[in-house]
Amino acid sequence: MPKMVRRAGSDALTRRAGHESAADRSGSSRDHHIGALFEAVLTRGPLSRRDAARITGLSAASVTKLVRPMIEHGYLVENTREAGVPGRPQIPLQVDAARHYAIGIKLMDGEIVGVVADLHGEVQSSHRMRYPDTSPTGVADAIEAMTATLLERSPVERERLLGIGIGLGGHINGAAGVVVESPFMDWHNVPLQDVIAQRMQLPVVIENDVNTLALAEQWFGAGSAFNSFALVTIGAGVGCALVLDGKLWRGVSGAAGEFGHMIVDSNGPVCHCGKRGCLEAVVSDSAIAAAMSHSAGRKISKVSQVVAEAHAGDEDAQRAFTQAGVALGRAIAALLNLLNPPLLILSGEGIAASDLFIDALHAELKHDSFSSTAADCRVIVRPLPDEVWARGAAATMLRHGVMHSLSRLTDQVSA
Amino acid sequence: MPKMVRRAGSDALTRRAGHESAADRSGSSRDHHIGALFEAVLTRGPLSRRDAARITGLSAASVTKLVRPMIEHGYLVENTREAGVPGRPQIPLQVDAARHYAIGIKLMDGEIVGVVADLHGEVQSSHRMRYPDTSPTGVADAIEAMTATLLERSPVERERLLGIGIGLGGHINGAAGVVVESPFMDWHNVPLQDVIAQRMQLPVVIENDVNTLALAEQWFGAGSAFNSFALVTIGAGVGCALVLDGKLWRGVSGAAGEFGHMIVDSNGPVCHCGKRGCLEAVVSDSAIAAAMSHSAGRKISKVSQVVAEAHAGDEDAQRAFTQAGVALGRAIAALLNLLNPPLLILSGEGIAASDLFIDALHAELKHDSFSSTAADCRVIVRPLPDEVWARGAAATMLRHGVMHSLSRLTDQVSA
DNA sequence: CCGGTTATTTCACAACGTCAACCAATACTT
DNA sequence: AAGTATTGGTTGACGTTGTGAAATAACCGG
Repeated sequence: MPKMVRRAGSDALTRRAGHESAADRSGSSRDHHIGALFEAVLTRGPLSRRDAARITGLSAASVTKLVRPMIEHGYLVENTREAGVPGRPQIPLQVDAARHYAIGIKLMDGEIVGVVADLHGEVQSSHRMRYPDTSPTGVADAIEAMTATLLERSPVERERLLGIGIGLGGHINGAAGVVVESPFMDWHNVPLQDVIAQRMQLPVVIENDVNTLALAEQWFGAGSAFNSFALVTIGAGVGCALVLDGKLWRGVSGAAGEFGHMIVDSNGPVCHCGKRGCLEAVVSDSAIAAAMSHSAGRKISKVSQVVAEAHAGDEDAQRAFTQAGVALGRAIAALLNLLNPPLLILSGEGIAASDLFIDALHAELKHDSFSSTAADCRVIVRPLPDEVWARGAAATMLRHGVMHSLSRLTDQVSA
Repeated sequence: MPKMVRRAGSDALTRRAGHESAADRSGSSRDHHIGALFEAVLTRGPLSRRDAARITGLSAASVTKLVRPMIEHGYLVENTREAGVPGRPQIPLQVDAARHYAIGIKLMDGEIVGVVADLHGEVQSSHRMRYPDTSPTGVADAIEAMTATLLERSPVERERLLGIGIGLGGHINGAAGVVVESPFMDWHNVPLQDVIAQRMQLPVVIENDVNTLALAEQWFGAGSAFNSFALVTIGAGVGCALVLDGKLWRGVSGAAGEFGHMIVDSNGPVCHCGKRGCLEAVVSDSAIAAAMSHSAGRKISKVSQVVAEAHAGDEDAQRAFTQAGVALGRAIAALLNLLNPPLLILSGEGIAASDLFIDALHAELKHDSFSSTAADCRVIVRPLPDEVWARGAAATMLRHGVMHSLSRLTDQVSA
């Protein structure tokens, strides 16, 4: 009997937990290089083949070979060459922005914002609408109407439409296409990706809204110059996304980036999550309004009013923001100390009033940071126009779709 | 004039900040495969070629080809085959543990611990000594003496000695070999790696001590089954290391993993760093002793005494530990919420008394965690025998050395 | 038009992993 | 004892992919 034991585990060889072993790495190294090349041309402006080679580390010969099919398939276009120095002039390569579009949708409580964006992240049209029914089918209805309106306003051939990207708050498992937990919608394990894809007959990707912002930032924003960065958003809530080593970090179950419920003040106000002194309970819009209501002794319900009074010189209002800045600085210091990223992007609706708390934030950040973590991290404040959330969702779809179709490129095309 | 502008940036093409572009990726994909193969055989016990192929995702043919030079150079050995089922029996492959050794040294305030470890992480000999002079040359003297003693007690041919790994607390830039900040030693930007390498005429790697533990855990411990994990140590201080996607995460400047000074209680005790309510000011050995001193109203200077009294039923002592458990749970919840890792390893000297606080820790962890982050994370408590720190340092050197020499393997050897 | 200079392309080649066929070593069957 | 089934390991031709060196292209300045 013991004889039979020996090979017991042989057929149950499990891959490392959470690891895509080399076997399921569908793309060979070529796909990786094509992707890198595309990203280089996209994010670093028009680029000659030679410069693209320098950036990606490939040889010039390889770049020539890889670029050919990308041009034939219309992903890249050659710009007109422009001389001016001795030697053969470079041929600037550019991404053909009009080649692919995606719809991006930001899902909120009773409202959705949608955009059509091209491959440069430029918004072609945008629309905003309310919807009554927050059930999955209600959302599907809304998305269908939204899509129709968007495509009407900015006609895009179906062929050029890569799909729909959807961003929403909560715990989203983007890889599985499932909304694991959505507090606003009160959803649990809703396979939203399939629901919408079936209805719209288009590719769909879903992702946590802050993650979509991070992906957009990586392709079209400040993140393109850095390999890793953290993104923190402030507004109705507090969000965080991490790009580590060029990849969006999702964690085992896609829940990474939860930042708003870090406890920053153990006897602070009670948070809606039930705990006391969460970051979100101190710095969110409603928290700031509540803080001022409390100290000023009168009811104030909107942040905008606090902002106005702070700018007008009201000390209670200013203090409300300062306290929020300190709390935020403390939490961000914890983040920087833990991960030591080279870049932090501050965004979200709440950042519009950054002048009221950024000094307090920086002071606290400096005070709480260990060694050089704060000094080594560049901090960028990025105002967030309203539709940018939706653009982020579009970017997510664009990346997914383009990378997918690029990897299916062959060069035996010129027939 | 505008004509000249065009190529301005061409020669100053900078690679992405903090990014090793494909160009300086010295190893081709083959090196990567060899490394993966070696790791698979090392961490997953004796393995047949076929099973190794399944784990790494390579074809059986490739494994045969890659394994050959590894055997010829003595990195792997074939075990005696053992039958029992129909079919040709597997030939178990094993890492030849006796092929390579490394010295590992854990540097503390006035004391160093050193070990000799083989490729399986088995400690061959260990030694502990005090040293008076904490200047770099003083440390070099101590390391020289330590090395002599260790090699005397466990004779290892110079050929088989890969080098010396050194672990110490503080902000260490392992890639550069520089101690950026060491509070205990009061060092700033000391190029310790070079200093010791010159003196000992051996390869030397230095790394933050918690990071060395993480690397050891990844090769020889629980981390081998996971692709990502967090390691938290408790003892004289609180440390943290992160392995993300198979790689030790160091951050831009090597300072990542600072965890002890996260503020968990804004009106907690003052920390030695000057802030109030740092995690370390609540859960470190001295903090626990201080907490009990305070509540019991008598001077207690050693944790061991608090442990004894807690076990004897003293409520003050028990409360001191419970409070520490809550604080730790809160901080770890922040960590899990942010990164959502599949595994957390709790270690450090302080973990010996884990029975006194682990329940409080888990309760707080569950309470503070968002969505499924705590449920999705396996928590392992790992007692830390004293020399394990030094073993970690040895592991760091082993990994570095072996991976380096493996990548230089060719298969045209059988001459 | 002639070098001089730099960008791009061509092409033979080398490195590497894989497929499919083949060989090896065992258990089981008759 | 010989044959069959079964599984592991090896071999060699082959396709893919990236590269170096040489060739070619496209501009300058004279």
